[in-house]
Amino acid sequence: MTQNNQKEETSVTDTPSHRSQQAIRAQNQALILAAAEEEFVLQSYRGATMQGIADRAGLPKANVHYYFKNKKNLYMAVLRSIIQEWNEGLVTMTVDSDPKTVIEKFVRTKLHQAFVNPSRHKLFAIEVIGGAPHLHEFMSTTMKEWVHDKAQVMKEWHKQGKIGITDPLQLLILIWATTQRYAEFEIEIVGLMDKTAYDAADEARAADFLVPFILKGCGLE
Amino acid sequence: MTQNNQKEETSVTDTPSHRSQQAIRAQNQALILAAAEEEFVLQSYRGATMQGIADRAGLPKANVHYYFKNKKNLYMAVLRSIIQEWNEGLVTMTVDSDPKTVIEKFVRTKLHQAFVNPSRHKLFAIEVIGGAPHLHEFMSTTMKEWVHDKAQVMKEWHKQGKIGITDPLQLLILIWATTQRYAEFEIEIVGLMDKTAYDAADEARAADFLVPFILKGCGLE
DNA sequence: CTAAAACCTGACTAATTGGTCAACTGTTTT
DNA sequence: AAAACAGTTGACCAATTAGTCAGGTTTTAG
Repeated sequence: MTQNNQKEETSVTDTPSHRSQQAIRAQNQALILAAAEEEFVLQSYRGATMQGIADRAGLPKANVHYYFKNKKNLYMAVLRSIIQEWNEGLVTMTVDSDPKTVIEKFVRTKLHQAFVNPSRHKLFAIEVIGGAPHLHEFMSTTMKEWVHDKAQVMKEWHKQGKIGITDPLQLLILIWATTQRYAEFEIEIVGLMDKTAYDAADEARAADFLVPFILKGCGLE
Repeated sequence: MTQNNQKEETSVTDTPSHRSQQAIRAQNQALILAAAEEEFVLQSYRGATMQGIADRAGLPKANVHYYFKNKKNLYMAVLRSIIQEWNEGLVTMTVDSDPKTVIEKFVRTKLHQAFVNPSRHKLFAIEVIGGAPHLHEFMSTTMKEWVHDKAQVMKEWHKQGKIGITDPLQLLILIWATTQRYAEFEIEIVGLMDKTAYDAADEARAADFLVPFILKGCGLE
């Protein structure tokens, strides 16, 4: 296909003839970010084209450049929105919390995020697998602090005999791995289930398996 | 950089003045495959350039095209070598096997592969996350048969009260997720450990955590 | 109502890159 | 030894694509 810019289907939400500039900005930016998220997951950074993102958003390419200076800029914006969600999924965990409750909540929250927004988890995974060139700062600050903090709490739990885990980092890795897997490897898992997409019960099925499994592993059941 | 082709460092193994053509073929193909594996992991399919692969292999670009018709061809060759390793990591598992022994062996094997050859696991993951466009056949034949076969065995184990798992697919997903994670998220994990690379003890540390955890989860300890 | 500001977009450009090819060197076969 | 074959390579080309820009339209502020 050539580089000609054109919108095909006008837009998802039928737009009124008058729109405030603020509304226009917000809507278009959201539209572009969503389109970019999909495109970057499917094609990876270099494979994704600005034209492809524009098509997906139903806007001309030049308009995408109007809102986001360049490709890297757009990519970073997508990553930022992912990090924001990551921060929202945090659980309050102190020495006085009940380990069983906290861990179960954490697993369920992460699992739910994975099923609700698989694209973001895929993109995050691709970025990390490729060496996390754009996430170094996040991982060596926010994330590391969070992990060290929670590890401290879990070590205290262990000292008090509340939990059978001596290496908290390994547990966190396991929980992330098992929950996010359902998003990242969606295609594989769905294929092995002889389906084409998750159905409503799949998140529950995963939770029913994972939660007791992990609690048992922690010596909590 | 321009597209000029040139080799910089001659080659890793000092080559004798005479080399049989068979040896040349084997060595160069291996060199290119290894280079391609790295490049595809780091840059993803579209981001990897034939020039980049050539540079990494210490060969001129045209020589890469001499051995592999085109980029897709080379990519598929890399994927084939990955699938081969996957098949080698299989464990014999029959109704009469001892669940504890088999599962422990399986976890340790997969974990070892992850630590020994992280690049391959990363590339496989990127392919699956991106929709597995080049792995459909493998996943809907070889892999699916293997999974259904093992699931059957595990269901029988459960019927005989040997194992506390009712949904074998979920267990397989968990084992793959937890073992492969150490390869795929190497950068993240290593960073959280305040290192720049895994050291000799890390595989053992992961195994010491994972094996009992998973056996407990299966009601086997 | 009007000027400024924000938004929109088709057409263009420069740079990158997969792939080809013809001429070359080294190896194998007869 | 010499023809046939395999491997090597610099130079080139066509296609793709990120990014620019000038001139347009719509919204907002005064």
